[in-house]
Formats: sequence, C-alpha cells, structure tokens
Amino acid sequence: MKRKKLKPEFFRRENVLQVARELLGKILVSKREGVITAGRIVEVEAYKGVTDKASHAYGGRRTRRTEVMYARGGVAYVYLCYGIHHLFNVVTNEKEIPHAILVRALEPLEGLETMLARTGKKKAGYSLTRGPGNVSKALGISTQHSGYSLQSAELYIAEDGYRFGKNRMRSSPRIGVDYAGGDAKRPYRFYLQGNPFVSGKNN
DNA sequence: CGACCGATCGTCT
DNA sequence: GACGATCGGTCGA
Repeated sequence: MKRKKLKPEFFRRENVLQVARELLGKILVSKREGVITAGRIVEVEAYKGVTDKASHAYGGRRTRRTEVMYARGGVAYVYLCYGIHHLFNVVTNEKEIPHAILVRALEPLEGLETMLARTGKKKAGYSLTRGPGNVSKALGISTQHSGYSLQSAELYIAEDGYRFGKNRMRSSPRIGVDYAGGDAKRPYRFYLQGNPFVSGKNN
C-alpha cells in the first residue's frame, strides 16, 4: 500500500496513550534538499502534560522552549538534550493541552546512505536509529524544526498499511525519567517486542 | 556483558 | 551556575 500522510485529526485526539500506541508501525519521513530518509516507528513514549512530572509541561510550565507543546496537535516539538542530542516529539491533543510523544527508535526504510553520512557510521547496524538522539541525527531533525507542521512535505508521519500482532506491542516505564518520582513508574513507553532497533537491553 | 564517564550547550533559576 | 526524556567509548570481570 502506498504511503499516506497522517492527517491533523490523528494527532488531535484526546488520549495521548492511544495515539502513542497507534504511532507504532507508522513511518516517520524527512526530506532534506530533495533527499528522503524514512523509518518505521518501533518505540515511543507518551508525556501526559501538566499532570505528568516527567513532562516538560508539568504543572503548566510554560517557557520559550516548551511553548510549542501548547499548540494544537500535529506539530513537532524538538529540544536539545545534554547539549548534544536533538530529541523529536509529536505534539498531540488540542491547543493549550501540552501532550507529546517522544519517538525513541525507528527501523530504517529509506535513505540508508544519507543516514550513514549524517551519523558518521560505517555500517548500518541497529544503533543507526536506536535511541531518540540517533533517530533525529539520522533523519536530519534539529531544534530548528520545533513547531514545524507535520503536514509539511519536509517532515511528516505516514501509514502504509503495515500491521503487527497485538501481542507484539509491549509497554514499560519510560527511560531516564527517574527524577519524576512516582510518575517515573507509569507504563507510558510502548515498543514492538523483538525488534532489534528498540532501545534497552532486552526489549 | 555491565558500570562508569566525558562530551557539550540551551534553558531556566 | 546547574542540569538534563543521551550516546559511545573505555575498562574490568
């Protein structure tokens, strides 16, 4: 089946956990200077806005960086982590409700050579698009794209009819959010069991 | 393998 | 002035 761009309505739904689960198996596409790089989404994390201590928008926190999280769903939220890594998120829900989904891993589909060039890797191993920092690097996504519409031709998410068994989807606590107290235990991470591009030791 | 550590900088206090 | 929603290299078992 041909790739079909997801519409804004997909992202504007209320249940960020549901949207996150449905993002598994979809395709993240980036186009830079005419070159397409794309990969199937195999790992995501949901961040549930003002009530979620792990979210940048916890407690209604509103800064220049996080402002884009309060936009209507269907735009990118990209921020710099540890001064090095650009982490790509999808903003969901309606305006003023700062829900977001972090894309943590892709299975590369298109533009392998370009991904290798961007990351400086020699071989297309599993680490090429494993982990949120690597995803952005391989697809050429940076903080410049924060606020970018996912309806654009340069950055969007598509479906192609790919299906996976219900039992292949797993959930777990999110990675690296120990500071969030009890919220760190919420099972807001979703991934495809057994996919080698998924981060973590043993899926 | 696992544990540890340095890199590196925009953002917020 | 401190701190990350990380990564990759090194070191030791």
